[in-house]
Amino acid sequence: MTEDLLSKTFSPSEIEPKWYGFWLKNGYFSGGEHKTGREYSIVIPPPNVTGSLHMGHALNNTLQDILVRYHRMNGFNTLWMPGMDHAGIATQNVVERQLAQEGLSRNDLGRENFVERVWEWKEHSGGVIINQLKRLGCSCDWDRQRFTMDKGLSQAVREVFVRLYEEGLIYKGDYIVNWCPRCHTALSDLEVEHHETQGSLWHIKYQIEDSDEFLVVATTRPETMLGDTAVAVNPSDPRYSSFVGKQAILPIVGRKLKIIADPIVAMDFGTGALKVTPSHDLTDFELSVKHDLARITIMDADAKINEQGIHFHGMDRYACREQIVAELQEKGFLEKVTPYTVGLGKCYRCKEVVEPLISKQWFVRVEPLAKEALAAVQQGKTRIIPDHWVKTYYEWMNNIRDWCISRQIWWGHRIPAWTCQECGEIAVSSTTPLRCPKCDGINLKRETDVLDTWFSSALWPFSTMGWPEKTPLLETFYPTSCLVTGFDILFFWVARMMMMGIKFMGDVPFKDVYIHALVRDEHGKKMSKSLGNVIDPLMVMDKYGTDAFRFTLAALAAQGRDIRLSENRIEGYRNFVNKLWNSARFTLPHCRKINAGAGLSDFSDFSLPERWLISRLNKTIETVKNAIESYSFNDAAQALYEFCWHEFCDWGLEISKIPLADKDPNVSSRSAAVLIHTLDALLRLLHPFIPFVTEEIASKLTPGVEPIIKGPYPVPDKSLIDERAEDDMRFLMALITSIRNLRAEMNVAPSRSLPVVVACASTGQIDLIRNNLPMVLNLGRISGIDIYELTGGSTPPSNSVTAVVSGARVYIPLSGIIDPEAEIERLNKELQKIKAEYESVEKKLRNNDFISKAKPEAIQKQQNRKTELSTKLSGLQDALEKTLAIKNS
RNA sequence: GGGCGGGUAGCUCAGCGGGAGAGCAUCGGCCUUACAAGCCGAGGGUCACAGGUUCAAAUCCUGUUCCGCCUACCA
Repeated sequence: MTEDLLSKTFSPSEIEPKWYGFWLKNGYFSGGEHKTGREYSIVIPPPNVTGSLHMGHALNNTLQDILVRYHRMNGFNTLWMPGMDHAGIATQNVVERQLAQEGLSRNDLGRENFVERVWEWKEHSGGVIINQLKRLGCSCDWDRQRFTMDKGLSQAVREVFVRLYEEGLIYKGDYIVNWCPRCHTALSDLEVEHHETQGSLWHIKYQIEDSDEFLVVATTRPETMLGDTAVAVNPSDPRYSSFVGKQAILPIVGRKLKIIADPIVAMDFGTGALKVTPSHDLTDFELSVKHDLARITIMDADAKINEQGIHFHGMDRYACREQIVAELQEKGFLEKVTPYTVGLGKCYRCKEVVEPLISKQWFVRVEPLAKEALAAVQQGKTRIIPDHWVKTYYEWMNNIRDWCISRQIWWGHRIPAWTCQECGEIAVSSTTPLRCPKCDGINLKRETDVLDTWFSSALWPFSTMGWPEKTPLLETFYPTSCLVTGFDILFFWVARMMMMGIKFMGDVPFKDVYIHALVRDEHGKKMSKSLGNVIDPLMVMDKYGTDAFRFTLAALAAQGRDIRLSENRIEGYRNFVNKLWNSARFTLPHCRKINAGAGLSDFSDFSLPERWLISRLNKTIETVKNAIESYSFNDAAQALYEFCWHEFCDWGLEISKIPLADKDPNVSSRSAAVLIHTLDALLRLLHPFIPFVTEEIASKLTPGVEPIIKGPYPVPDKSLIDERAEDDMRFLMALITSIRNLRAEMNVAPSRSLPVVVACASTGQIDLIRNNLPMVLNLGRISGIDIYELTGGSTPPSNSVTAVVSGARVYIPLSGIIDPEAEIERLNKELQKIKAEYESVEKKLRNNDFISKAKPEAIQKQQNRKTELSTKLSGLQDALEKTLAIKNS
């Protein structure tokens, strides 16, 4: 056989690149462009061009690859569309940092040169993650790889923008937005992270005009008082009702502020009086709309106080706060300061504290789009799995706010809008307009803002397939079958793809959305409980192999739970891969026993263990199929682990050693055929999870046959499920286990072969043992077995240890070896356990309510248990009495 | 403030109405010619707490408590 399979341990690094290259070269990853009626497609959640593989990616893409390989093997025309997004802010930050090292800013370069520079960066350093995904074994259709800044995708972005604008679903307006003073751009609500921070609540006295009375307001941001234009109280607050309509005087500044009443003001918070700063607070902005209040902006784009800020002009917002508090104090306007925890909004990219600021921005009016996206899920056009996310999705869709899509950066899709310098008309067009559509002027100035990266990501499921062209690819693969993603981008991405897909394709972008857990790690977040250390997927793959890593992720991917990855676990699955490898080392040499291509159907009269193994295999196939199709990756992995190790290897292979050595070629080749059939099926079942090692083994097992990546995937055959064989094997296995158990308990070395006596409860048991004698002898490591029927009147051997299995009594004569004292103790312990169990069953069956109300199957089960336990009990009792007699003799 | 998820063996986690499970760790015995990354055995849990529903609850309901996450205009 093949020499390279002789190595005792599996070496992943030698075969992984070989097979990946082979698959790639032969084009197995590409989807066909003509519809077959059995299509399966997935679009990858595009990683950032700046990104590198972390555990989240590894999990996400492993699961996708499992689905894709599974369906491909099942004969589906399969497409896994890969690509990256341009990550506007993140990428710009990376390149700006580079420039800073050269002592340059982006403004030194100018827009065009800067963008050029970003492209250069992208070509040389961007997208390292793509090779890492290949390393992970991802079977993406790489020839179709897309990038959100591609020509085609950019065209799609323009087209969508123009159409939404023409329908009035995109508008430009002055509005308060989240402004990052460091990135110098607006952020959408979703891009702001809230962190609890210790702050203070300053109570400031605002004097009522023409009186000695004061209205005390409480604020966490005293510096914003420079922009106050009103004070608000709750209309039903008796403390302040007399003030409503009057004027308050803004301390230090001296401006007169209208005192208004609005129910939004919480009476029980702070003093119940709210200072209103429309230009620097979202709620206040909304109040200003409602009550027609003036808006005074007091900060610039750097969050420094502007010329509206009297003598604070030019100060940083925090310096200003200190100064203003000091001045209030000094002048007697500060009533008190109390400690207070505030939820500070920070930029998700750079963690700078976000400043609410009024500016001209572009927005998508999402409500009409959201309605459709909501309905699609309600109507079941798209399923969200696990379904508890449905509620979250509804919640968000129902409370959705307009989406700020303009960003004041240079890297991204520049908004296709031009303002006429003559008449002020705004022209929005997918092609560059030469003249103003209104006044025909030629002096048009293009919008400088670019679009939120998520705007282009929202189009991903169809823009990657060639939209707005009507391509065969779209025709074949849209809507996609499934989207696999983490819940952290449910709103950012999934919801928006739903809206855009329905709007522009007239159909949902995916039939299923599978939302997986998060792997704890990343920004120092605890991953292992003890240390806050991050496990690098690449390190894991180097150390344990890609297959072991993938299998670990799949095995841990239980629905609705976060994954906490431990290296121990990976090591365990590395051992599993090795176990599989070694089972192949055992099986392979037997290939030559059977004719090439011989299958199970070429044999008949299978032995009991053979029928058992095939039956178990088919049940496993069924389990795995159901598990994968319901996204229960962990169940599939577990079933495969269990079958492979504890049934195929522990029993199947061990038992086969006897028939394989049989002189009768019929017997040995039949046994070999069963093993090879099982191993082949197992490799195919496992291939989506551990593609490399399975392909390697399969190539040796059935050389010349098509690589297993092409399938077929095993299908369960109900006719091969043999319950009788499983029952019979269960008895024999229990018998063997009990023999092993007895000898271990008695500390008998495995090398010492012993005789055994079995008193069977039925002739059926006798036959079973007789017919499978070599197996029992071999696996039980016994020299001989004396079998008779329990009711036959034979006396059991004296001086023996005893166990009871399905009514059969197993004796191992150990004269001179056993210590009656120890055996009595052992039997007593066992008796205790069984007795307790028996009593609980007995109690249940004595309960009339149980008998009358429980399901018949449940009652039957308990009755079976009772008889089982009672025979075991009496067997043990007998043994105990005998041993006691020996002791006393 | 609202919502969601979780507290099961020493550790990491499955199970989610009818006999408490896995991997790792621990203990004992084995170089049994595929595998010591292995083989054969063993020990270990009032399933967070308190009530309730049910013939039956780790599993369903209610409350308490402790963690984690998401969300929100209480300044």
